[in-house]
Amino acid sequence: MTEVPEKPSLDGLEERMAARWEADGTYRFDRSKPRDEVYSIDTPPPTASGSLHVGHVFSYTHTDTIARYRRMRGQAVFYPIGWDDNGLPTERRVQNFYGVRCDPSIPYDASFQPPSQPGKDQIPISRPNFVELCHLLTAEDERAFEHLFRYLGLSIDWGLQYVTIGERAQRVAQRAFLRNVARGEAYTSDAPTLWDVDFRTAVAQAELEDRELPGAYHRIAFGRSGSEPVYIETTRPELIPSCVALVAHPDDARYQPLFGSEVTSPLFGVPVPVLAHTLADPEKGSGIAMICTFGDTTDVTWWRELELPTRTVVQRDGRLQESRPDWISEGPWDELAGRTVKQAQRRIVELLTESGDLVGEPRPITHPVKFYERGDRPLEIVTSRQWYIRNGGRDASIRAALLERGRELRWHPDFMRHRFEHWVEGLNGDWLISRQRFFGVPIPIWYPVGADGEPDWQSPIVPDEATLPIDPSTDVPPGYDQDQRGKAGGFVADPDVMDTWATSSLTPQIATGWEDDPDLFARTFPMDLRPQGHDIIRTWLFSTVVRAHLEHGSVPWTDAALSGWILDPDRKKMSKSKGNVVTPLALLEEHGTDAVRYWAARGSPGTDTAFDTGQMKVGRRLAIKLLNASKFVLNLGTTGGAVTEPLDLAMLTQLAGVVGDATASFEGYDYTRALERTESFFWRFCDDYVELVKGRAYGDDAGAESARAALGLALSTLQRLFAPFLPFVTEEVWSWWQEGSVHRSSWPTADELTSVSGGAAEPAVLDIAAEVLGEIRKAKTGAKRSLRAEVTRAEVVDTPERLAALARAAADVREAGRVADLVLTDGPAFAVTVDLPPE
RNA sequence: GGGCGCUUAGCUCAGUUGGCUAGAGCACCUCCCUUACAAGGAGGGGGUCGUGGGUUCGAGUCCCUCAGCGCCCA
Repeated sequence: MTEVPEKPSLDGLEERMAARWEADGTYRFDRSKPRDEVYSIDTPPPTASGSLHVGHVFSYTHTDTIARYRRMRGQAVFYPIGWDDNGLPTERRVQNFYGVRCDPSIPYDASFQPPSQPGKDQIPISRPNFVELCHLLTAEDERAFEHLFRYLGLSIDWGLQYVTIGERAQRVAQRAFLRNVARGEAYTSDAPTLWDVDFRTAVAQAELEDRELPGAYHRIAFGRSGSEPVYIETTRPELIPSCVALVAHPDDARYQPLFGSEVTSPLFGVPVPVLAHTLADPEKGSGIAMICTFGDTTDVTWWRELELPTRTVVQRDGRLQESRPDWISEGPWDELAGRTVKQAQRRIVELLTESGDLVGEPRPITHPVKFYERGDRPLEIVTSRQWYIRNGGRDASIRAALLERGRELRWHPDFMRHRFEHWVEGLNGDWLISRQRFFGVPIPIWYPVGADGEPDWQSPIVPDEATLPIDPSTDVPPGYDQDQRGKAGGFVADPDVMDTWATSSLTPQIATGWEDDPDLFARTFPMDLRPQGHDIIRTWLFSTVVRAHLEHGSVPWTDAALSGWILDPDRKKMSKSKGNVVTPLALLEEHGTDAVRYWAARGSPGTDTAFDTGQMKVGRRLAIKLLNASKFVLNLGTTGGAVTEPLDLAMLTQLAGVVGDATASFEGYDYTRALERTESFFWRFCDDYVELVKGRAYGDDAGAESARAALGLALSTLQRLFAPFLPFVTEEVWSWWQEGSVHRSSWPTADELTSVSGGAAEPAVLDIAAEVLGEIRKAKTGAKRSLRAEVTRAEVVDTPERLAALARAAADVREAGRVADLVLTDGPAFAVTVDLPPE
């Protein structure tokens, strides 16, 4: 059945093989296998509204090499894919793409059509219309993603797709949440919360980042009756109206006389106490600070521990409230009302200057300010009712248990476990999961409304699990009627959705059919591998561990493989904002998928890797070499005779060592090493072994048969060793002489290579023969002769042991080097003298 | 400020328990159309292994110091 093309080529392999794999179901999960024969992978669902970039190609290729290795080892590989379409990134993309914004107060318009081009002003549309557009656009994006991933040759089972906004994901997210509620692991609290004033939603600790911003210390006087004023320094003078106290360190002698006394705020004359607390830093500013509700997280701590009143002036839209606060009876409130925080600051500084309460010029500084990682303005702190899940942030026993789960995991590379441990140890609150947004999984909760018309937030009404997923804004709680919605004695829906991470923290449960498909779940959970980027250890990895721990009392998977970044040639992370991203599909088309995968696989686990088209060219050459080497071996014929020649046995023994090494490397998730060992053997195989046996293999005696049998064994082995890395070209060359897919063939073993030798092989035969051939080539090149030039006499000086090994391959060396007379002479050091005839 | 990682040839990187003159590929130079492959092959030049110290018979490898770069967290 050998059918070797006249002119082998890589062109068009991607489409041809992808179609074949799809038609043959090559990567379909065999769900008849028991758990211990299954390898299940918790594939990262890419953000559907984002764009795929080279980093995806890089890290998804890593996972795919592992998946292919496991499949060839005979495991049933459970390799699903999801699309993360739920959440804020999608909302933002829809807003920009169509030029709309969601206004929940507008009724649904069934005839609404989005404009073909976004207009100058965003069109307000109803929530259901908005959600429809989210579904529409993400479905489109997901098709493009699937095309790229198929072109990349990922051996995903495309029948196992899910979306995080899909019905099943919603059911899982709501069910897991309700069970957290039932066990007391989820709760509501009306508390100060970090708040993004543009997105108008609460955000969680894991989504924060510090940014260095310019600011200024303003030295401001607080009045004291009958004495000198007290001077505080603040970067936020606009919060003077919400000041509730001044605070200094208890040991600070400068302010000890003031503790317990009252001062009055400038401009507004509001009396506030002077208090002591150890968090006040005597070194900072004047050593005494004003506490506002709330300027930063320290204010929250002071407010809680010193039991201070709440005087909020900043609203959820980032503006100061219009009406004069009831604790302010005098002063220029109208000058500040309705202004943004920034505008208010500018105005109040003018007012303080006029009144003489601002001392000197503001002193410019640079300081870290907390931002939502996707946000554009500093976070404010507002008090609001939110849902939380206990994650160890305020509970030592949960924290200890989660640290223990982290230790159960095998991390690749191992040092990544520190990121997890430090994050858990640094948590300062529970996980805030409610978001005041539109495109997400609804919090499946209602609240009873009392006779006074006020909702009872402490007595949430939960749906029956069998009815999930539900939307409390349209579904009705058990025992109520639709017309009781919002009425006294009736009910109200929780208006919020869950944070994206609250759903994506359940990807193992979503993918493995938790509760919906107990049979599948039993065969695939806990999963084997979580591959992901190291930047989301604190979010995705950690939150997934939390959910599995709370629901199942186990880790969600046994191994976590963290991939690194792609760096541009300036060693900077490649990113869209820097304008240095490369379109992945164009890259695959230009260099060929196998070539790009080769480059990706050269990036070892967890290591940042430079974007390097040079490596892709190397990969392409490797693929072409494999085409040609396969063609050569197969055209000789592979009749499976006995391997008898010492040189052939030596080569097979060395290859057996490579197989052992590659296998051990893959077992340790070190695909890079497996590739490197295979590749370096392959080039030696082509350059030395094939050249040495070529002449003999053309014959028809036992020596020729030995060569052809060894070449066939080696070729089969090499094609399979390369298969996880170069799936397209290996499938092509495998198809020339084998039945079925190489990706369904068995991973090579050392035994299948060494069993032909009867244990009698001498690996040194190949080494010395190759060395001598190398010296002969060097002599010819040095003399500027063709490698085909005849050698009249070559003398090899070496130890008797090495010469004995060489003697076993002497005929092959003579033929490959075109040596008329090969002389072996005992001597202390290796040396080869080559006599060329005169030109 | 705390933590983690990196620093080996011009570039990208190997170098797994410390052990023979430190390796590969790319790039560069020279040569060779050789019937698998010129989208190839053969050969060559090029490195005081970031700094300083220590342990050892012996250190790219282990320990300490410092520096630079990157990331994470305050």
